Amino acid sequence: MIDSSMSKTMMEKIMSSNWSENDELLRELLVDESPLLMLPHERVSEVANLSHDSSKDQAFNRFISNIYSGPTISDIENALLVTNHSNQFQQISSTRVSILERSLSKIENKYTLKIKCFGNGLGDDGYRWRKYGQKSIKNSPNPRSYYRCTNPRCGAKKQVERSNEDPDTLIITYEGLHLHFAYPYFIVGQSHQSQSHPPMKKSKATSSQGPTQEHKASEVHEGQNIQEVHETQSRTSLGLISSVLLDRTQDTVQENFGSEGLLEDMVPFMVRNPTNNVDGDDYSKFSFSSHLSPPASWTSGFSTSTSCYAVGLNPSV
DNA sequence: CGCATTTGACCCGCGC
DNA sequence: GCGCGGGTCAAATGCG
Repeated sequence: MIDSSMSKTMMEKIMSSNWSENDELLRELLVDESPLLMLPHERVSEVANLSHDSSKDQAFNRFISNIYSGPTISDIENALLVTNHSNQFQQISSTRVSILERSLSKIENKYTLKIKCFGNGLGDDGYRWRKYGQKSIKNSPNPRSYYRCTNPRCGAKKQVERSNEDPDTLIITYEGLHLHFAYPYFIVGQSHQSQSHPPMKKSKATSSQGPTQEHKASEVHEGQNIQEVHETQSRTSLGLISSVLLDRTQDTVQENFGSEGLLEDMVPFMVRNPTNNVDGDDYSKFSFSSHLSPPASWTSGFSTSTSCYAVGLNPSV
């Protein structure tokens, strides 16, 4: 509600404002504690390096339009199928990826990640979330945890629960305007190579580990170094994003097996096991679905699929 | 001490 | 109108 109105407002502002405002808003979107983005060079240059205002506006509007229209199924599929970024990703190639359904709500987009986590595998998408609630689910011994993006400007939320039928399956639903849902437009399977990098990571990676309790088992934890990047970037112009942010992102790529924050990287994050959990018996497989209908499966002993929705990504607005 | 998490209360929509 | 269940709030608690 707040999410949808906020994002809607932002989109309207973006779409109707002039270039400098666009620049500002996009910069905020990109920088303000948002997941690190790996902007393809051509896209960045398309947006940032055009000399004529009209061209800028055109490129920018196309850019923003893509962002706010949300990922298409093919985007999701492509993102999920990216497996060649690094060694860690190679193990992902053995996972099975499937799109269970392909429909997008007119009002809300819903994205669900289902992760088969054997052993103590946890879903870790590399983002920073704050838990704001937990509820026990009817007909299920497993509680559902509610998380919100720590960025106050970001409307993204997610829910994490363990499948009722299969305790090895984590069901993670993403909701809200977040660059989570823009990544397909920022990245095209491009892995930036970088060598050594400053140890800028101040990870809080173990915030909710140790599934000794029932609800703990369904939690994910995230640790990353957004903060410093955020601070570094907060005063940059759009043009600088392409250079500085990309550089920073490259560092993070190395540290976290991917560009961290982009779907195609996030999914492997979700699938990969924590570092203390990398023996051969632990592996994961996952599926991703988007649903049209409200999450009815949540309310009545859901079986296999749940829904996640992206409030505020209403393409029809 | 500051921040994140926990957890019961509260709100709201929906079905009967 | 009422009860139920999902989602959110916020004070209490825990932890680094």
